Amino acid sequence: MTDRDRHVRVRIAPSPTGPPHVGNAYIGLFDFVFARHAGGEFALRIEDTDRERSTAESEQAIMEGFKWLGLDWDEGPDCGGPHAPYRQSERSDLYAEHARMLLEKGAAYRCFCAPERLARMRKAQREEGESFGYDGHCRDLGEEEIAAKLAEKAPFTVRLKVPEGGQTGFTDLVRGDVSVPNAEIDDQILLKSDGFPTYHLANVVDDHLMEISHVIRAEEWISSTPKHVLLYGAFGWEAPTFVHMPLLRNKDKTKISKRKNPTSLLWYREQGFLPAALRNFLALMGWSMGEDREIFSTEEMIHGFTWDRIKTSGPVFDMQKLEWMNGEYIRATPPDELLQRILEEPYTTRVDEPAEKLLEIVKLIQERINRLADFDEQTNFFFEREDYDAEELIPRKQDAAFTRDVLDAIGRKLGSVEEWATEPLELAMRELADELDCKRGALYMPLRVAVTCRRVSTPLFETMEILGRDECSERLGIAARKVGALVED
RNA sequence: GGCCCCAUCGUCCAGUGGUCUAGGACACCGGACUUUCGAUCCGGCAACCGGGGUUCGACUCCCCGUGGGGUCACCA
Repeated sequence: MTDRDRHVRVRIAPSPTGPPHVGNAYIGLFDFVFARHAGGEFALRIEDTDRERSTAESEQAIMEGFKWLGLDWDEGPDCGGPHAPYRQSERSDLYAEHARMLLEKGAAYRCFCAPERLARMRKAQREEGESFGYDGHCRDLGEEEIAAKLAEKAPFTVRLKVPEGGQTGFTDLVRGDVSVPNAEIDDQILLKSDGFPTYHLANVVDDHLMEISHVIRAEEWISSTPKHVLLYGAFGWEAPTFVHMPLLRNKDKTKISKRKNPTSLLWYREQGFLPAALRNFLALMGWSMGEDREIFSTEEMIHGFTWDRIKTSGPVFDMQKLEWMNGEYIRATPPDELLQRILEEPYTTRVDEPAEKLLEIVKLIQERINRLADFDEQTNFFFEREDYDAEELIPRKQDAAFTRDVLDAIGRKLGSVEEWATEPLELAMRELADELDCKRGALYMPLRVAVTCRRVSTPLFETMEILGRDECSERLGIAARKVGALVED
């Protein structure tokens, strides 16, 4: 590459028109990793040139989302930097000035066409089956004509004057040479009639002024890159290196969308995906370590990062695999740290419970949840008695009378347990099974349901220890009455 | 439709001309362990889009087709 020695500076440039998008985070991860790998800088630039749709809340959410994911930027609207401001709405003069430069050089021209005319033009093109694009109506207006329009304060846009013939191309770092006939490139609007720039102008101007060395962005931008190349050329600037990452896909292979997939970073946080797990998963969607390793830290990725391990085909975002991976991370987290995370967000409503009790519960639940948000649902019975059907108490191939007797026997046996702890409890129940000459399962199921109110729960005796003697015997009493009522019938 | 990008198991990721009867993971299906679920361990299922080249030899290189995707806004 010609820029081998160039100091690495990358940027993520989200548009604050909605919640932070997972696709943005995906690109941001690669920006972050590459910058760290190369000892360069990573900037966050807010592209709020769409005045209709940009909101301050969205900008805030984007920063929160990125921060949560752990993608720390070195320069941005919140922390400033050598090329501030990092919000495009605050750089309007710059763009207008540069548009003027282009006008003077003859690389751009004023277009006075009204939106209605453009709409009509497009409609006609569609009907004729012609190729689309601006028809060049204002491309060669005379000096006087322009002066007259300007005098009457007619609104206008500034368009890029794309050369008639030839080709425009660039070398994508991971895809190689890409080039397009200039005839295919539209005379793109650079400056809107409201005086704000379009993405194309603002992007090129800022990337140059901010000394961005590598433009890492999604594949959907490939088709407009030639326009950008033309712009760099018109300004007499050296273009940055382009890298187009594959697009994240829905199950049907179309580009990921919120209709078919959760795309908000905030959602992933709410669900309790661990940032490290999500980063690992996202990394795997475009990059691999080799050696068939799928679980790796961002730190490891930074160390081993190379562009030639980037994939160019679009990966389907597989939520099941993400869940599995998140589960792996959850299981690998020390229980006290896990509890900390659960309490921080918080993913539980049980924030006022004693920490020691919560920690014991976390140990039991850790290997059976894949999202932190699953915590409450799976541990509810530790905190409140849940209602359940008396039938649930009855083990397979047994009846209510048997169950009532077993429950009574359990109650009595438990009364003789001196130390209310996992080991002694299990020992006692084993003894009881022998005494009653029944299978352990037939004993444990009624006990489990009586104590946890569920057929599926955390390990029985550990759970009983946490619940405590009093609560257990109360619940046993309730269960006995429930099943007793069945016997009466 | 024009242009552009892409093409290995259902999905994710390896494979960079011979070591491929193609490897790992998720999911799925069995089995083991087990007080339920889960976790864990073991095993199974399952792919090089098609056709031409190049070559002693192609999953790997080239071309064409096919398929999928993106893009054609005063949105990014």
